[in-house]
Amino acid sequence: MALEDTFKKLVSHCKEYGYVFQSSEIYDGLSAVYDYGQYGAELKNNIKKYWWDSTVLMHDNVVGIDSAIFMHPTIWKASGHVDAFNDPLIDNKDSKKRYRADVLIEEHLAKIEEKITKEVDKARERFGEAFDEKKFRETNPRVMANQAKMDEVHERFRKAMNETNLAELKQIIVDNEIVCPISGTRNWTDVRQFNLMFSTEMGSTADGAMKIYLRPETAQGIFVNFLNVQKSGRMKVPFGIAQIGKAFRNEIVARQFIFRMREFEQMEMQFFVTPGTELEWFRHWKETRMKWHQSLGFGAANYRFHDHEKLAHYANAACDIEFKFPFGFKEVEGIHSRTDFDLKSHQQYSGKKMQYFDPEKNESYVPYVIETSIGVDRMFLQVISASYSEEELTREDGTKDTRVVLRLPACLAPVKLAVMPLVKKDGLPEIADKIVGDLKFDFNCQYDDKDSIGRRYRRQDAIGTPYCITIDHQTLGDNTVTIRYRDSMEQERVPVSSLREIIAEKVSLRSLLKKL
RNA sequence: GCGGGAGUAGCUCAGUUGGUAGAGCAUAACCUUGCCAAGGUUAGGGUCGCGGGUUCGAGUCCCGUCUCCCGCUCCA
Repeated sequence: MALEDTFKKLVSHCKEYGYVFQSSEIYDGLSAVYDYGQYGAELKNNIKKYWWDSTVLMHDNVVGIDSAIFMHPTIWKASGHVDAFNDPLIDNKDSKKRYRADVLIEEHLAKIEEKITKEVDKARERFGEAFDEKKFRETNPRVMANQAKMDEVHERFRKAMNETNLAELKQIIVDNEIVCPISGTRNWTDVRQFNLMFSTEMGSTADGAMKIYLRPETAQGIFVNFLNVQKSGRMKVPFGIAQIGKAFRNEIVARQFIFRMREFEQMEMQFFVTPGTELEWFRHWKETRMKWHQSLGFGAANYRFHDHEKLAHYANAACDIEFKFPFGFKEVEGIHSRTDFDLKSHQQYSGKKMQYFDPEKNESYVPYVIETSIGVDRMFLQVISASYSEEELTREDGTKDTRVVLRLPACLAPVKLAVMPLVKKDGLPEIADKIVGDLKFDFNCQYDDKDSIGRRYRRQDAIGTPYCITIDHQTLGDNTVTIRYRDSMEQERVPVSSLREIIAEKVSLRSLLKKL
């Protein structure tokens, strides 16, 4: 079956069985926003708990916080988001290609500069040792003309960018006859601004409202609390601060179901280290994080590292952990060596020292940071797409049969067990009721007595319930029930009294955490 | 945002040259009664994405709009 078909079926399955719904569906939906349903919410919570426990509980030197979505607007200037997330974009109507207007102009400027350099180089070759570059630049008419043009365009460009004057940016492109590299034409649309940060206003307008942004990443909430946590928690470098929370990005295109959403959730850790040791720690966290993913048992072949060659302005090393989704290998988690960029920048903008006094070195410094940042929703998609399977079975009479089963790791499954009487009489439902009443304090349980037992098993398979407890007539005599396993479909008979202990052992995170 | 495709019941889909909205599965109730879907009887559920137009009459034709899918583009 084609992978795209599998993906379509998966999306349908998520809707049909209460995992993921499109937001505001009865009003035609809202682009790239999704809601988690009754099972989706459970699965998502379980994923978050696994991450939190493995990150915070399992590491003495990592603590967790929960910072607000609203933050002081200057934070986004310090982080670089105000500049980097405000791209003026322009389309060429002939080639249908989209460009950043500022990049087009910068490239044009670079071309003029190249002309000048060529002219200068030629002259240098001609005059040899005696060549006076400064004088040449100041006297050669072609160089002077180009230089003047470049200065003029540069000045206009700088001004337009400062004022975010989009019409002027377009005019610069028109005046300089900048063409599309693909089509070679000058058939441009207007320049439009795509601000990737959502904004809102805080305070009433009468008092002079402040424009604030919905955070586009959770990391800054950790950086601005670096000193608070370090001091109040008596933390010693190296140490980490973890956080799970929502972030918002006004993506130009948001696609592929919950893979890229406008409102999404991140699980992040910023690990603060001594300058100079960051690349060592970068490698350490790369391995640790990969191990975490692979602990779920979806197969090592479905993961790979993707090292970044082009680095972001704050990083000196970066890599992604990619998972093989039905639509190809895509990023699930990013591990970045962010240097001291963020803390230093906040130090500069806030005027507060963001430094750590190292008692061993007897000196203060701005720590370097290794970031591990994973998308909860992408993790959810990883888990559910790795778990979804359509199996072909052969019945006893030799005919074919298929079943859809979510092979979720038991510790992540939304419903841990279903309890069902084999028949709806002879006191079996009452026993089942009693078992549910007892186990529901420990596990998410379901009771079901509708339809044949086989059909009930299939229903549980479809939502990924790992264990089904069946009460039959033998139970009346010896107080034993059967556990039916989702993956093998095999059954085992156990005493009712041992159920809690057996299930607890199977659905605990403990065994996964121990592997890390 | 551009180009292409699509939107009919919870899900998957049919619906002819415009003439009273359908199937399978799913759901609910009752009966049968059981260890791996598809036994019997019955029921609920759709103003055909939304808005407008043409027409005696629109799921079907035209325009607009929203949403989804694929490609381009972007992606800290």
